[in-house]
Amino acid sequence: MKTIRDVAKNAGVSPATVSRVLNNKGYVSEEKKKRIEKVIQEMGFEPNQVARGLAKKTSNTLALIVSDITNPFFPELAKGAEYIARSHGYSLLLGNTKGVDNESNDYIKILMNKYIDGVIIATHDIDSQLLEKHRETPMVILEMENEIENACTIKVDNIQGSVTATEHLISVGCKKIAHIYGPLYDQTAKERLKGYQEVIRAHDEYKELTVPGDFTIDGGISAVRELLDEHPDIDGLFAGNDLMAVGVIKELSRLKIRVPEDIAVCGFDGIYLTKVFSPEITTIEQPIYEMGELAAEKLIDRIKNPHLNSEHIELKTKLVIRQSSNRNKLSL
Amino acid sequence: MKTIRDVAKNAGVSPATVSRVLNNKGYVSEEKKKRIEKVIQEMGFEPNQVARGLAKKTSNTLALIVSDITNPFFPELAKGAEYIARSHGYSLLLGNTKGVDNESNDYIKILMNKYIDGVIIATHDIDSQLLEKHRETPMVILEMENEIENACTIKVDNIQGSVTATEHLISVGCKKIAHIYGPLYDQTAKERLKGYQEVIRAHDEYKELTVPGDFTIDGGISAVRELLDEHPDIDGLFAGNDLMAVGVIKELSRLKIRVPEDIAVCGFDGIYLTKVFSPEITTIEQPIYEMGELAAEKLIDRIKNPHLNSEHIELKTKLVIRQSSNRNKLSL
DNA sequence: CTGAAAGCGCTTACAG
DNA sequence: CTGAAAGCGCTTACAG
Repeated sequence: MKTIRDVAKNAGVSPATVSRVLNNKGYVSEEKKKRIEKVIQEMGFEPNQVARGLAKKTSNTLALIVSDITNPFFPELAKGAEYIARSHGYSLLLGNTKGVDNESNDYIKILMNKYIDGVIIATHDIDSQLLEKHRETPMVILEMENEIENACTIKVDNIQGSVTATEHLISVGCKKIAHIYGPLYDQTAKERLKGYQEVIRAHDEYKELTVPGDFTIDGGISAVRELLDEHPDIDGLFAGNDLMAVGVIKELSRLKIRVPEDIAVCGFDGIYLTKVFSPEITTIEQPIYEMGELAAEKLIDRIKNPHLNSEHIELKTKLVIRQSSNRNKLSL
Repeated sequence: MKTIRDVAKNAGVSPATVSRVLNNKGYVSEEKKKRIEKVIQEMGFEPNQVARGLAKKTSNTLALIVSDITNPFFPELAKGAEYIARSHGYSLLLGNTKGVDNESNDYIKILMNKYIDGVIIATHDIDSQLLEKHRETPMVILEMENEIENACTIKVDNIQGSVTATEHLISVGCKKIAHIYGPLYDQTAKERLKGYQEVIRAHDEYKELTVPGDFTIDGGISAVRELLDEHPDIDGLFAGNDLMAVGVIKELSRLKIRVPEDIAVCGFDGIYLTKVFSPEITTIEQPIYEMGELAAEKLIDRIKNPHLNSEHIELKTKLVIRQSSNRNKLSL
């Protein structure tokens, strides 16, 4: 490996001067600057990031902590974040918290010892005390309004999205609309439930029909069974997330209940699967890839300017109508 | 941050001695060792990985280069690799090559400058000259038999898998079996095509019916259209990968062609989607998660012992029969 | 504008 | 068995 000394020697200057042009910092005469840049070019010199890291307490790497990269929501997020990170000269470290025996506690410690410059947290199973403890680390937190100081929070307007979903089912002619909500310790689940309730309560002719789910496909399957036991006559179903919507539709198809003719279904999230599934699934789309990009951008802002205040960003969702609720030809 | 000096001071020894117990290397008297360990405990000292990295030319991090983490094959792989990496004290860096303007060239350079200890390559769009150039770096390469010296290669027996798939369709009563193959610069695509051909050629009553695809869902859709134009009477379809199988089934359902009654379909890969899709898709399952684990294990072996020879590992596939080919009740 | 020197926090021959 | 010293490759006051 070539070092900054080699460059200095070849250019007839000191390492300090080379460092100055590398970092574009401090004064260097135009002439030497040109010369040094030329030598760097010729030698194909690349500064050693580890040495630089040690000197600057920096690593030029970001971490993305997700609960489970296997959940289709996260790859898209990761892709957006990795893209931006790389464009700015950062690398992206990936961490899965799910199924980790050692507490995720260790996780952040590891990151600290590596001088990770900042972390994007996209999992709910993280101890907020822990986050509190690492308040000096630049962070952006996804889908979780948190009271962490100094952090940036990015989420979607779940209530609005869920209002839109419910109203959509009404507009499509559904008379008995049920909702499968996610685990209530999850803030998004709570908000989505709330949006559904708001709409239903605003309409006298509709009744609240809710049943709990766990945000998984299997959870969707059991929830819809439970629902049909009690209310075999529902004709609209708003699932708290897309994964459950998939489970719902699978189970309905097994039961020979037609979607959307007998029951119209709408999910939430806008994961890839909804586009791909058959029937294609109506959903409230979050800008997942963009959230990944935005998270990385905001994180990098915070790294460059550590004194930024807390910031809470709320993004818009978008109703995407697909086959699973497309009853246009049926509604009166 | 506490440093090794602080520990040394508190334990009344030199930093060198602390380092020896930290690395479990060189002689340290039992008594001092105990004492030092106690102090480390009490102080909650954790060695700074960057400083260690600089001294040892090591980073305790692995990189996983995929073409597109959004392709459902990769998250599963990544999860397995990350799990093993972490268990051994390594972190996992993620890189997507797809849609990268700067050549993936840069990618490896970056890794080198960070003292990345080893890399798992799970993409085909990587320059083999480039790999050649970095022959000193421990590498494991997935799904691509490569002539890189010193590397470990992990793949699946595609030919055998594809023989199994084709024979399965025969056993289920199909008389006209077509195959959609992937892009032939991709070794897996070539091998899978070959397996299909072997079986068909061994049976006089069957005819080879193939059409090219591109390993994407949309590719599956167009391929099946093309196929049906020319051969409307096919009753079995082996898609070169699961993503194309999904496209095929979507399109067939749109055309009101029943799966498996009219056409039985089998994919290849065993991605999560096949279990989730409706109808569930018969596939030749690769042990994806395990391949991720194995890749990380082998890589770590190579890091610890840089003089290991090339190694080519071939894993078995498994036929998983699901609804899309389940004609048991129909076959004579 | 530029260089010598000290420092980032650890590791590792080397001498004892 | 142990410590002082040099080194990993860069950065950054400091003095000039």
